[in-house]
Amino acid sequence: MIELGKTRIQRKNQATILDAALDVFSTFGFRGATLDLIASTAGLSKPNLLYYFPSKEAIHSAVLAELLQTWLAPLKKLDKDGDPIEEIIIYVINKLHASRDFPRESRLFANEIVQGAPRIKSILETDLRYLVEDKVRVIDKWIQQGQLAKIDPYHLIFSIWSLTQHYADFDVQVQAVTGQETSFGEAEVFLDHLYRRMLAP
Amino acid sequence: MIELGKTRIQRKNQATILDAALDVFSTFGFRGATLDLIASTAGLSKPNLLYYFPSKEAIHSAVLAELLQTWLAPLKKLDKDGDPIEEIIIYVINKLHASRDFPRESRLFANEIVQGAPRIKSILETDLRYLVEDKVRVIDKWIQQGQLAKIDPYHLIFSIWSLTQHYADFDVQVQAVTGQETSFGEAEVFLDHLYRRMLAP
DNA sequence: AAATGTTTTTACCGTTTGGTAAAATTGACG
DNA sequence: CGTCAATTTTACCAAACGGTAAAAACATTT
Repeated sequence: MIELGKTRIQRKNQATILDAALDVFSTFGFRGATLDLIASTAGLSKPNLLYYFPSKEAIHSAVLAELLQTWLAPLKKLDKDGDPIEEIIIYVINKLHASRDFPRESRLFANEIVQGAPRIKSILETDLRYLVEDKVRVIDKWIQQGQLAKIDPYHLIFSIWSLTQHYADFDVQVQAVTGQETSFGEAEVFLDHLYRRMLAP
Repeated sequence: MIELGKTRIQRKNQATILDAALDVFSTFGFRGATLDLIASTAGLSKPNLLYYFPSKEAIHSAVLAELLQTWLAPLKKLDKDGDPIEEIIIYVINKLHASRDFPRESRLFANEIVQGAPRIKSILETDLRYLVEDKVRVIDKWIQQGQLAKIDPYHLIFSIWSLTQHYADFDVQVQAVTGQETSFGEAEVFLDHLYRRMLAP
């Protein structure tokens, strides 16, 4: 999706810029981020940065495009031929690990959605929607076969997004309330209990 | 908390400004919001707006202070002498209704937390933390008395925040994926099932 | 109606911001 | 080495932004 440049310098600088932009956009949001800050984080001058990307919007789009791949991958892996409860638990844990390992991506995504998703709404309404529809059919079939409790598959998926991304997006609140570094181990135990209990037929 | 002015005009205009500011801040975040936009939303000129509040920061603080009362109220009502599961279910439903009835407040809060809570971190580390500690003790007692399943009370509370606020904060995503207006009725059924199943001793 | 206090408008100001022009520098390669 | 293209720097600009000064308009009280 990201068109990497031809030369070695281009490849290196574009990667550096996207990483710096992820840092800055995820911390300050689109409007709060400045080109100067992204440039200095990347160790470049602002005009130099604009030599690689035509505008602030273009950088933001490039970061979002990269992120969306990482972000939607776990759901794609949900296997209709696997064991229903185990498949869902695996999805939950994968998503939790994604929050732990890619918190910047999660926060940037959250920033975008909370502010009305002006730049990715169309992707949500097409790609994401079709993917979810597909998986909802799988879950519905499992329910009809009596392998899962009778729950709304859409809300099940929303609950997984919500519960796992919370540990990345609201990390500062979790830490403020517990007074400790966020324990993903505890979270894993909790979510395992929650979903096994709730999904048992 | 908000010092309302003495005169009728002051009271009216301050209320109008805070409502407009909630609109704008919750949609664009602190940095994305402009005084001009808040002023025009409130039907005032920018200098007129600054006649009532000394700065953009002051407006933001006033809105946040008002919001925090609304936002933390439901948890305070959790009654140690009530039936454990019913008390928690009531809390969940109250919080869900708060998301339905005050989505702007929820989104402004989310905006603030996702970006590291620079302006309310100290409140989270004191007021919110003590309130949660208090309720965690109550829940722990219920667990020890065998009235609830053995779960981590902190993560239980986080899960409630996460699942309920999701319907306000990520509403645009929920609507994009389902293609419909968010159904809080469905959400209520789902969350009722989830928490009864997971909390049963 | 005069006098006083309150509210609103007009006209600004300095800074920050996204972005550009063009020259200077560096790298690739025969 | 010399040449041409790729990269970086310097010096800017116009618009947007938060905020101010001061005068004009309005309300209230006596």
